[in-house]
Amino acid sequence: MDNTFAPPLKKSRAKPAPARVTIRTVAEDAGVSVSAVSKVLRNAYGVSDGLRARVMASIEKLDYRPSASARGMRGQSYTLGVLLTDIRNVFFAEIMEGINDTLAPTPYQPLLGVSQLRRRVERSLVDAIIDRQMDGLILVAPRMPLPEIEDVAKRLPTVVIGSHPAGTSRFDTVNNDDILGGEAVVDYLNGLGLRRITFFTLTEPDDDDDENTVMMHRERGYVSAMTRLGLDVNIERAAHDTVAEAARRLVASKDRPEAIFCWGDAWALRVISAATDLGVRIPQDIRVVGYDNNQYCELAQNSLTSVDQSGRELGKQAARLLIERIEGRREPYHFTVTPSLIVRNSTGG
Amino acid sequence: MDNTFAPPLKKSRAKPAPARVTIRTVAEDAGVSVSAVSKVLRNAYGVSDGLRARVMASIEKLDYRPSASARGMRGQSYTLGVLLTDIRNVFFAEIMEGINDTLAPTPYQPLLGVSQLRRRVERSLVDAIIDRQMDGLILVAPRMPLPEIEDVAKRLPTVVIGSHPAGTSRFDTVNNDDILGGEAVVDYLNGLGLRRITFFTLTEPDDDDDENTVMMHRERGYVSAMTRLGLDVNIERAAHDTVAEAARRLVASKDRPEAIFCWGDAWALRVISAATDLGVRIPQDIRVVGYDNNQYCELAQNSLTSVDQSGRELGKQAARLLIERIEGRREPYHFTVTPSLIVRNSTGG
DNA sequence: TTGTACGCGTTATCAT
DNA sequence: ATGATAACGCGTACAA
Repeated sequence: MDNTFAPPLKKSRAKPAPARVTIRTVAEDAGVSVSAVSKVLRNAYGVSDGLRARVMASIEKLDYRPSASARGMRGQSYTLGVLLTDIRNVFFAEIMEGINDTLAPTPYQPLLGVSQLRRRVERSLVDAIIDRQMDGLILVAPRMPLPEIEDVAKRLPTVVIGSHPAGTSRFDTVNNDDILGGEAVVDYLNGLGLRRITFFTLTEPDDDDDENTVMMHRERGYVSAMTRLGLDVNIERAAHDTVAEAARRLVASKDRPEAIFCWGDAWALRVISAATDLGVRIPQDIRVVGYDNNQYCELAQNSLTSVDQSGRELGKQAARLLIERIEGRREPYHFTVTPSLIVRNSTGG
Repeated sequence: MDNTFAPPLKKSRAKPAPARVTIRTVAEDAGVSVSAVSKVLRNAYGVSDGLRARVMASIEKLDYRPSASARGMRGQSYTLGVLLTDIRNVFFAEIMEGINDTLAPTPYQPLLGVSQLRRRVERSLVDAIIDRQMDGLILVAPRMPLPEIEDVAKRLPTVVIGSHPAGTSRFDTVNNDDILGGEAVVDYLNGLGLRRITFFTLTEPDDDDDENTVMMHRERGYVSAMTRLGLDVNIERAAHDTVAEAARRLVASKDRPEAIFCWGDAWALRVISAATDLGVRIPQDIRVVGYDNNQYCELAQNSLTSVDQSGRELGKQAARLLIERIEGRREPYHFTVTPSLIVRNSTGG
């Protein structure tokens, strides 16, 4: 549904009218003009030290805070939208921490919207962010088609994390090299003498042959390495709500693969669960590899070999690029980190 | 740092001035007055069907969207702040989903701030939310002292999830009965014939003898049941960044307890990790219990017995209560769900 | 260096 | 039923 428009309020909130402290209150208290206060607030030129001191004192004393709404109307709102598509994915938490790190010493406040993997929600969230005059937007692993992202980027500075849109120039991207990561996993497993390696990934919705997702790039890396090594490509797909069953089937099957390379850690943990449940030993009977190296990989009961990409670093870079864009940069920048394989017991490491 | 005030922009963003569609544009296009459009937007009284239809058509045609900033200046911003203290805690993701569920068919948009367990950040986030004229606030497991929360609640409608402030009346709360949950765990373990049960929880900062946290209530439940059963109380404390070591020490110790009851699932998973690593068998050598019943509990490698409280339900109720408050309710409401123990293999279940 | 006045997009009051 | 208009708090020309 469209949340844009408002129903009437049954009862209007009681307003005790506590005489809000505005820029005017401060000006009067400090005995100066409003514009003087405004200048102090924005570190603009043309304010004497004495004046500045007086104003600051009044601000402190009155506990004045500028209204973001009013600011938003005139120009910047000092708010940045972050669109998280899947808050259950703990890897995204690290990204968020990186964003917070970079933004902490700036006047920009990041605010999150959560779309729960729902395309419709994703779109309406972007609208909500635009409606709120936010100064910029960070998209984390968006499911929106490229043209739509470009539309959005036309309206406000945008940085995308975790998507590989080919040849776009309207926004910045921050990624790890998912193709390289996919290849690295296959090469490593093959180095262990393994040949029957299955890639376990997400089924895309029919209407969505999206080549830009990280899943797809990891898959491409897998396919490319397997092909190069002369091995048979084997890809197993499942939807989000059927991962457990699919993992079980995969592990229990007669011609069980020697190794399962999962598009992400969450899926790998499900595979470990299925194996544990069925009494299939890891790594003796089957090896499991994940991607993202999230916080659960190192728990001994998982001890999951995974591809590390520093989420924190991705978040930091995204925030940095976004601020650059807000401050006027127009040329696109695409930041890439090189992933590294972290070997643990799930592959005998 | 205080992020309230702004530094000057090095370069001002180029403004191609794409002639923004405002309420006025719509009014002109539809051939009516601005107030007419406004009324249509707010479903206010005094609009004929014909006028409404014309206005709606224009809105559609022009793809008009109201400016949240402008709305915020006059009254409601239709934005609700959600303050998450720990985005790594996957249980909170469920709460968020519940909030989204309830809010989806309303015009209110939830936006998250993440404080990463840092008190200072928590406070400045609340300020940021107030500055942005948000209509309401949901605090999830806040670390702020009660008086501060009450201060905040004076400024905007507030609902708190996951905290048990005694005898407060300025805001609503939504919780499960943590004391009951704590007792239930002890009773269950004792019913298994166990007597040496340790509670593994968070060290509070010195200045923070906060009786309101969920940890503390779970602890009280533990203590009360242990005492009632005539068993020795044994509490182990650790800080967030030393959980792994503490868990290891606990599991490796000579007088290892028969069972470890952890304040939350994340800690229980660490205990399982330590046990796995040290070759201590679960549940034969030691039993482990968590709290929250998060999504990782049911993975076979964890198979963690845990206390279930539906995060989704908590989120739904919180959102519902908040809207009621925004619409005028003044009497406080305290919602409580009864937790239930989910028995799994970590206790031999 | 300081002050005045206007506009940003919306809501709400008051006429018509 | 409809429309004119005064706020809301801030930024910014422009005037002093």
